Amino acid sequence: MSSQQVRPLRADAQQNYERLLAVAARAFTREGAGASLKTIAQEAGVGIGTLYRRFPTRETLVEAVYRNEVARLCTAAPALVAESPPVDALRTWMEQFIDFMAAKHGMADALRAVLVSEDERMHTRGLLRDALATLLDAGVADGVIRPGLDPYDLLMGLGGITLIAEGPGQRDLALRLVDLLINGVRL
Amino acid sequence: MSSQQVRPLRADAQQNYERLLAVAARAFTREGAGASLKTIAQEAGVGIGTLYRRFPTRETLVEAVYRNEVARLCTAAPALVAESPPVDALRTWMEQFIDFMAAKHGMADALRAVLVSEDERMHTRGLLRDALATLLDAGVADGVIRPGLDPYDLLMGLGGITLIAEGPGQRDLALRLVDLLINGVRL
DNA sequence: AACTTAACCGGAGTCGGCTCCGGTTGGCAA
DNA sequence: TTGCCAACCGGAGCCGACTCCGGTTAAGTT
Repeated sequence: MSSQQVRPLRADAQQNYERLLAVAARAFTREGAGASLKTIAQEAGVGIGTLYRRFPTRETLVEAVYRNEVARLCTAAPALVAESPPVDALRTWMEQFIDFMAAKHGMADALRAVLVSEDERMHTRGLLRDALATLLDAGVADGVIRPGLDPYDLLMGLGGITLIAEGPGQRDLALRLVDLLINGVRL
Repeated sequence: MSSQQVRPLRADAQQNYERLLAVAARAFTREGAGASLKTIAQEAGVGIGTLYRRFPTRETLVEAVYRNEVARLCTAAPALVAESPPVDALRTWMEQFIDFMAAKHGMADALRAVLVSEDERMHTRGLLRDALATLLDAGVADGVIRPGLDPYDLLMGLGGITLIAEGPGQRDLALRLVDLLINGVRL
């Protein structure tokens, strides 16, 4: 139905795209997700217009930079289920998620965009949802987690925790809130 | 201990302060909490510098504008406890909080600032915490809520829900998350 | 090789946030 | 009344976000 024209990028455009991602990754690591986009564009040797054409918002750029790392976290979910009791696996996964988000200083706004966006190009949200679905299903199968829950709700709950407790000294708070959340989904 | 010098404002400063608040209230209602501060300053007949001296960040201005309304919400907590079972009272209060936040479009950033800020001038956070403490205590007394919970945690949890689900079509999501949260604090 | 054009490029320009500091003044003391 | 100064005022100026469009070019066509 929708126009999924993916016509490969022109060679020069492809290079610019990759250079932007590489430079942005360095910049975000160095100065947090609030780094100046103009500077990133300059360092990548392109105009600011080119950056914005490729990444309409700061959040799309952040998402692109960290897409791989988030994907790795998500694909790790089945292994967790295999080696731990469901509730432990869920808690461990959520803890990793929180630590990941905290490590990328200032990433909260990007997360909000990814989670709230209607835009399905934000493929990352689907991955996260699926990871949580896996963890939930294991718990339901073991009869320790309330059935009928929408993994999307849980993802949003976790997102909320991350948004409110992303600061440096708030890891403990975040973990307490995760406990509350997990308690809420238990049977 | 701390320098609580509250020396009354000079007469002209006082007037400017009040005019800023009044104009900001109108502007926020009209265009959401993202309204141009420069415009607000102009409409209030002061320079942008004056606005910033009084309200160092956009969030402090938003907080000041809505302080009274939040306070009203908080003082309503005891009445809720008196007329409903504790868990219902808690749910009702949280629902009102969410509706209030949703009504003020774009208020989420201000909320985050109020909740996370170290700054105790953000008196509002204390009010919210106390309201939740009242609601929690009632539940603990009735033996339906887990004792030993820090109301601050619950406030942050609610704040997280508000941040992630502040959008227009997300009231249902927010309420489901509140249910999850309440479930987590139940015995 | 020459031509065509869709796709791409880049930066000038506009806008809002925020700072900084030289000029102004309310209110008190003498 | 007069003088003084702490407090206050305001906007010029800087910075970054984001838009817009005239010029450029890769890559397919003949």
